[in-house]
Amino acid sequence: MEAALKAMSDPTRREILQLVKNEEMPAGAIASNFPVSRPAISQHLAVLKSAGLIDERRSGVKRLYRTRVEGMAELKAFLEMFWDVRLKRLKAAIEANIEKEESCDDDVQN
Amino acid sequence: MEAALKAMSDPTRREILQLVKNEEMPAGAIASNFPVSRPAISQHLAVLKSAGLIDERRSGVKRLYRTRVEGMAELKAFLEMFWDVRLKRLKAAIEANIEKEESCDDDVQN
DNA sequence: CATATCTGTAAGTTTACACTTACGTAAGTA
DNA sequence: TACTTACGTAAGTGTAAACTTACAGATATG
Repeated sequence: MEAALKAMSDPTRREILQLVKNEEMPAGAIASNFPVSRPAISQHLAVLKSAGLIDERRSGVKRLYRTRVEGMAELKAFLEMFWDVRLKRLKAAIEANIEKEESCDDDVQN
Repeated sequence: MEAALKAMSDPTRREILQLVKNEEMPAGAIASNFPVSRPAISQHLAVLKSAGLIDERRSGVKRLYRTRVEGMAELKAFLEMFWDVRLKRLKAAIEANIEKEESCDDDVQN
């Protein structure tokens, strides 16, 4: 996850991920969408690949890249953990309120 | 999202987020959980706060911190976008298969 | 008021990273 | 074989970031 997070923390790399999320694309075509040099994009692709965020496939002299969702799974799970905490708190708060209402029937405020 | 991602890309900061996800905690107590110096943690807390990932509340001489889930919402949405793409592809593949089966009833391979 | 506690801020250092230009390499083509 | 195409890799540079120690500020306490 460390690697995926660091890879995604760069805006150019996030744009690359979005660019090749639907269709695979050769490195040169990817680079033509950005203001930086082609080697810079090549380096970004290497970072994304080693983080498991893209797949590389060779076709003749070209190298085709495509986003790899599985590389984001761990990060997604990490994030969802925090929402779980929130849900549990909400549940506990509701249950506490029910108990309050069972014991005495005042308190209709939000 | 840029700030949230950069903030979360540091392992110490991710641990802080997990540490205070359930309960608020004073800066010193947070720092005592890590091998680095207290000022280092103070700096990490500042990064997390400016990224919107924690809330700060002052109580006397102490400052209490707690994880703020809303700061992760944009990143979560960004990630989910990629799964949406996948679902759409799956849906398209299934529909294409149905059409194929309608026209001719061979091809039962996966 | 003097002092201890809890914490952020300043200054300086080392390491990591994004970028550039120049070069190397493997697959097609005349 | 010589040349072009489509790349990655090496080397060097400037900037950002994470850490340290030293110091400053605000709140409680005697």
